[in-house]
Parts: sequence; structure tokens; C-alpha cells
Amino acid sequence: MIRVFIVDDHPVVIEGIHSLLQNEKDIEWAGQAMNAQSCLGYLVNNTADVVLMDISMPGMEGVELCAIMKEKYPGIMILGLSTFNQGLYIKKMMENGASGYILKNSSREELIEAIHAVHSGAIYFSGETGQALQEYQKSSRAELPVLSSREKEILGLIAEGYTNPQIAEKIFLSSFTVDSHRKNLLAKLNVKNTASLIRLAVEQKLI
Amino acid sequence: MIRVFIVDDHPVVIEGIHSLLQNEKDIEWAGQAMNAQSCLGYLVNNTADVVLMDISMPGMEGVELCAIMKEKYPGIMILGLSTFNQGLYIKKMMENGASGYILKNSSREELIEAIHAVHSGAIYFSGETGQALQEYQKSSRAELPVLSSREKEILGLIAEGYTNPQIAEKIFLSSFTVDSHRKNLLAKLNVKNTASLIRLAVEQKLI
DNA sequence: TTCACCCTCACCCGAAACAGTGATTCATGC
DNA sequence: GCATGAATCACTGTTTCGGGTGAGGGTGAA
Repeated sequence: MIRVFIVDDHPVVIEGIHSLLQNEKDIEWAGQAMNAQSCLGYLVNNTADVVLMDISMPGMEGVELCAIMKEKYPGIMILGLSTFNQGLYIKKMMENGASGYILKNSSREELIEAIHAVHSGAIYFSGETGQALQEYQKSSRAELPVLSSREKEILGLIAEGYTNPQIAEKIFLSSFTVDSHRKNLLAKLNVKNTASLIRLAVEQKLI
Repeated sequence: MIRVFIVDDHPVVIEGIHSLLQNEKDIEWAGQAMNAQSCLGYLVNNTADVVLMDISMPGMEGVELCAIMKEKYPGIMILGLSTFNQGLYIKKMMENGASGYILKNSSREELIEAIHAVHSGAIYFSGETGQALQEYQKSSRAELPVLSSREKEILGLIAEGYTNPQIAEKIFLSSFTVDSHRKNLLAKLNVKNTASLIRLAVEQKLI
């Protein structure tokens, strides 16, 4: 028996989901809340197996609530719920411990499949949201110039906090040479100092 | 009809999966390959809907093959397959376009559910691998000291490539003050220069 | 009301980074 | 065989960073 709780500020959505799950044998309606506070209040004395959670709520963000709940009750699985299909939000929810994500206009079958998957510890993103997430990951990758192996090596060492003289000593080069490579990195990646260089490198997973 | 192709360097695994899928009505066995090259060769003249892919293969890494395939044939869905349960690899596969992940000792039901989910565009990570992924994400977060709002603001501006004088001008402060905050950031986060500061900040999602 | 902490500003100084320019060697491919 | 680019080294500046130190005002909590 899977106890399902729902947090959403739209009564219509709560009703809709409730009626969709009503005749499901292994799903039990644990309760509902219309904001983050009452959700957390409910969980003080009660519990649930799966929480359906809207990401866009007044006051506390769904993303925040997600993080708090996972901190306090790691055993409760969270299934994101949204009308919109924003890759960024979906990614953030996942990074904060959500186990899945579906759209509010999902079919009954999809909803139930997602609840089961999430309850079993799996991660499930429905077709539309899964594609949005992958699209988002793809689009956030820029077109990058090719770095030589030496440049990549030195980039890695810079990111680890070594200075030019330290790098020079470490890989047996002149400090001038390291400096040259460093300047080439700045030029190739079109950034103007170490801060933006490292930021770009980490975000684009160059290191 | 879902055409399923498999890439794995272990014949036993190929046979096992083949027999598991044999009697499935809506699944068609498209073919098999034992390394990345022959997989790519097959796809020149043929196609598939879902590719089951081992992540640990001799020669080319599964992660690499995944990226190449998604680049060339974005419509083919990739389902990772592994004996081990390494959060890091699972994350990398996903970042490179895989739609799901299961362990080789999964049940027949789980395998088929995963193939269906992935084929519909969804993202599916089986119970064990999903938990490994979430554990990995959790464990890679360090215990961080609390940064004041001013510090966070300045950290963000440093990451955008502004120098102390530029930041000072931008937020109407003395350059000395900005420098003080900057030094406090280095001290609090226990790093010794801008490079490691920004790396930490990006990796821990402080900005 | 202390105490802690944030925010602000200030100065000194050495080290590191950044800009510009130019050079040689070596391998690779056209 | 010649162009291209990677990799190496060199020198000269200017700017920025980072370490150390200190100080004054504000706020909020114990």
C-alpha cells in the first residue's frame, strides 16, 4: 500500500489527482496540503511514502521544500508536478532530491506508473519532462574551441589552485611557458581572467 | 514494435538479455555488438529505437560512445547497463544523453519497464541505480560555512569576471571593502586563490 | 549590556596574473 | 617541402590579487 500525499496550491489539481487515484488498489490517499508549511506540519505527526509536489507555490518554492523534506525525511519519495516544462526547474528539483517529475496533464496510467517507479526507489521523468531535461542539458553546452592536451593539463592544475610557478615546478616547465599556455587559454576561451576561466571550465565540464 | 540493440563485451549478458526479451510481443531484436566500433558500423546502414549499452567496455568507454551516438542519432534512446552501481558513472552517462540506467541483474519486468519508459522519451533509473545517483549527489556536497549575503553577491560578481575595482564601482563600495569580502571568502571557504574559490563555488552550486 | 558578526574603509607590500611581443623546435599534414 | 600549429622559453611592463593588520558603526542575540 503506497501512501500518497499531495502539495499543491490549486484545489482543482488536488481534486483531479485524488479522483484519478481513487480506485487504485495499492494506493492510499494520505492527505493534502496547499502550501509548504502545512505540508511540513502534517509530517510531524504523520507520514507518507510518496509526495506529489507542485514546484510553483506561493511563499516557499517547491525546490526549497523538496530539499527540506529530503533532509528531514529521506525515506519519503518526492514526485515533482508542474504545468510547465522548464528544464532548469526540473534539474534543480532533481538536484535537491526529487525522484521524478511529471506534468499535471499526464494520463492516469503515466501518473500511476510514476508513483510506482518512484516508490520502488527508481527515478522517473515522464516523456515530456525527460526530453526537456535532456534538451536543457544539451543547450547549456556552448560551442567550445579545441584545447591542446597541454592546455587541458594546465587548466586542470589552475583549477586545483596551483600558481604558475607551482605548475612549472610540478610538470618541469619554465614558468614563462606555463604563463604562455595560460594566456592561450584565456584567448581561446574568450575570457579575461582566472575567475571566468575556471567558471567556464567547470560549467562546461572541461575539468 | 520497439527495435532493441545491445552493446556489451560479455556474450553471456547478450544471450541473457536476448532470451529475456524473446517472447515479448512489442519488442524486436535489432542486433548486437561487442564493441563501440561495430555498434557504430551497424548503425550506418541500420537503425534501432533503444540501445542497451554497457558502460565498461574495452577500448572506447561507454560514456564516449553514448555521446557520439546521441550526436549522430539523437532519436535513438540509450539505456545504460552495468554490473556495478557507481554513482559517478551513472551521472556521466546521463549528462551524455542516456535516458536511463539499470543493473544487469535486473528482473525481466524491470528490464521491460525500463525499455518502454525510455522508448516513450521518459527517463528511467531503476531502484538501485536511482538511489546510487541520489547518494552520489548528496555525498558530493561538502559541509559549507555560511556566507553572508554581501559575500554571496560579491562571489557571484567575481565569478562573472569582474575585478575588485569593477565590483566596487558596480555596487557603490570602496575597492578596499570588496577586497575585504574577497579575503573573507577565501578564508571561510578555506581556499587560497580565485581559481579554487570559483571552482568550489560552481561545484557546490553557490552561484 | 556585552559579545559576536557583518559591513564598511584603509594602508603596506610582495607575489601573481595579465598584456604585448617575439623567438625556436618539432611534428603533422597537405 | 612548406605551412600550420603545438610546445617551449624569454623579457618588460602594469594591474590585480592576497596576507596582514586595524578600526569604526550597526544589528541582533545571549
